[in-house]
Amino acid sequence: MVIKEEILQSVGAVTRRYRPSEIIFNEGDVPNYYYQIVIGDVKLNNYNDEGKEIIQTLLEDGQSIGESLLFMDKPYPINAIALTNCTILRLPKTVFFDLLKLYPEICLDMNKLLSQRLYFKLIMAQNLSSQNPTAKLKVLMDYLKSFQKEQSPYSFRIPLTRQQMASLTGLCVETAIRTIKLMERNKIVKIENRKILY
DNA sequence: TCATTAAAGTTAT
DNA sequence: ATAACTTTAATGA
Repeated sequence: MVIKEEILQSVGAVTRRYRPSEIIFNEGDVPNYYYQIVIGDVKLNNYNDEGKEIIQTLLEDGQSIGESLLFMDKPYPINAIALTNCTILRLPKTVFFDLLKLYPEICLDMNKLLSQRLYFKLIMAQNLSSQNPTAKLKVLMDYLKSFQKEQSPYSFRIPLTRQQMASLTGLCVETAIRTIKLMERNKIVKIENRKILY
């Protein structure tokens, strides 16, 4: 969790609920709030030239949404959409900055978070250009698995649909599916009733 | 080699 | 029931 919920609530953060596929903010909106997920999954996406969805990031419980834009004077370059039922805390930008000034620790945590976002982007950028599908999917899965305690083979059930994996790596679903099958044959992953174990 | 299209089966809501 | 996801196959860049 980025900022303790009690702190957010004590300075007036408002709890909002979202249904699956409900929009939290849109590309082009002006960032006026700090958002933090209490419960639920959120995706940040946009759409390329003609229609294909590109998922930029998937976020879950405790993470903040689009926080990097609060530090700049630019509209959001992405949409934020709830994937599940979400409970989200929302705090006006000005109060968010007051918090940063008041608590050095929150400031530090925010730096850590931004660094982590940047790291993910660096890894994925390298991934998007060049590389074969197997390598792309492997980089994604390695990243996801890196947060797990258990590191033994096939211990990690990928919490994404093939659709989402494709949208994160710039592949089409069919290629993602074929590649995952290939990886199964090569003992890189196991598949148990459609779930990918890595 | 991978994307695209189409068609059909499966799962989730 | 309907939408979303998964899978296979054919075709084209």
